[in-house]
Amino acid sequence: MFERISVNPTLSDQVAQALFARIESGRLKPGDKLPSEAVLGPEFGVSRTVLREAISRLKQEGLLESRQGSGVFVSVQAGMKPLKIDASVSDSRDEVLQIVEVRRALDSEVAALAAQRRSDAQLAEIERAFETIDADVAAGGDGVATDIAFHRTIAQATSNPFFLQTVEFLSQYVMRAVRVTRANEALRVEFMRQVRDEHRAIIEAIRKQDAMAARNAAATHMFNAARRLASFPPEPNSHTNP
Amino acid sequence: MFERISVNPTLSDQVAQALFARIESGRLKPGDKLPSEAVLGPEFGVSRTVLREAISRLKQEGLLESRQGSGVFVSVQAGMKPLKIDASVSDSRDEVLQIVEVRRALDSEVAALAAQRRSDAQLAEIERAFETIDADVAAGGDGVATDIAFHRTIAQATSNPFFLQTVEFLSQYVMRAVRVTRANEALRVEFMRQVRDEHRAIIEAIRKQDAMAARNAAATHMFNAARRLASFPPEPNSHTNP
DNA sequence: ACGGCCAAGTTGTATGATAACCATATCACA
DNA sequence: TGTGATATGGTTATCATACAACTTGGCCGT
Repeated sequence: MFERISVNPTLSDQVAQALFARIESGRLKPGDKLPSEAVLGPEFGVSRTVLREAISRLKQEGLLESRQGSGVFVSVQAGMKPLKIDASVSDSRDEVLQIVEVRRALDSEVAALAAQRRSDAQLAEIERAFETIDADVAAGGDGVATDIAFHRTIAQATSNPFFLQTVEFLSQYVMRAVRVTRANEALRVEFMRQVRDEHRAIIEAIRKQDAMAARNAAATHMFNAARRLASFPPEPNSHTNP
Repeated sequence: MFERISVNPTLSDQVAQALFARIESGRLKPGDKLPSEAVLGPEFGVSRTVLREAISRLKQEGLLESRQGSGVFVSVQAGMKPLKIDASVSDSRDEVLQIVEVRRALDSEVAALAAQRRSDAQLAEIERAFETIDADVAAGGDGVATDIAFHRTIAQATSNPFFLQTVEFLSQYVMRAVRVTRANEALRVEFMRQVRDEHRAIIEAIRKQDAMAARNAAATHMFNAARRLASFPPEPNSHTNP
């Protein structure tokens, strides 16, 4: 059984990587103009098609921007790299637990700030999202999507959009793992009861605008979430069957 | 003075957006095979060149993957969207402060965990990075790069790579703003002295493996960082001159 | 000196052709 | 009948060429 994963690196891939290296190494600085396609093509020994696909990818990444009739330029704000985590972490129990640890740090502060800053309307939204989870679970759903929506309403109450974005980003990788635990019908009911109680504690603290209590409740929630995830046997390396 | 920024959306852009919409809306689910280029081209009314560039971009985003001879498929793990924040936030004082707020949540926990988990070697690395900042500043540098390196060593001591990645990602957007504040030579010396004291408090707590003290020191550091940034006059909307 | 215009260069798009590759159906042979 | 090799059509990857749209800078005429 070989690691026959690395497929054909296409020519476009190679050229894109080469151009990326030129930017990374500083040979091409922000604002610089790339050589024209007519020059770059022969230089790499590829056709214009391949070259343009490579440039297209780097444009998508925000590293390059092209102006018709003028040329292709290295983006002035090149270097603002997006945060991307390999999706395979969802398959590793340990890595998911590490992400939950990050979320614990964030959600604790989020809950505390939400308690301080929430408006009455935001509190009402949080409570509504809380009840939506119940409805979802009562209807036989796993409550994952509604759970995320619940946490989103709390993050929105901080009035800091970056908390929302970061928490939602990290949630992606936990979601699948949580879905697996809740697929176990025997534990699902008991787990959802625990989650419900923990959510209620967070809401109560936010309602009373008790930042300290909200922080503790959120930290406890994440701590228990990790415990619930860890109660499942580890899967050292998955990808057992297609 | 017009907002003559929104340039020509190229055909590739439009097609990519259209395909993206099909995936987002669920019309194309993970694992599905896209219609062949020969079909999709006429459907959008574009040439194969344009279509392939659009697909190339979505491949770069991880939404599609193509297998030569077989077809183009929606990535099984499509939906794992990377976290990207518009670089223009670096120009807005308020948004930078919001990012610092997120970093306060993260760095507090990072410092606490580092205090608990650090090895002696990691402590030594942290102290070395601390001294490197001094050397940088003494040499006339603004200490921004070395400052980030310092915080990186602390994040590494948590043994949780996702703390490191997330903190470094957010640091990007604060870096430029900090550079501006430290460009003010009059305040630079005083600010760097404050920063140095705050860093020393964090190190001391990590050295003593006092998680609570480390958390507080890091939170204070971020709180003061926000104060220092806020001491500069707000720039409601920049982009005044090119 | 100045303003409009043209021409060369560059990116955007279209088209056709060929190579490499995959999946399936077909067929020959045991 | 079963099985394996093979033909075949479909698909993506790459190349080559041509034209359209646009920018830039210089040239020219006034």
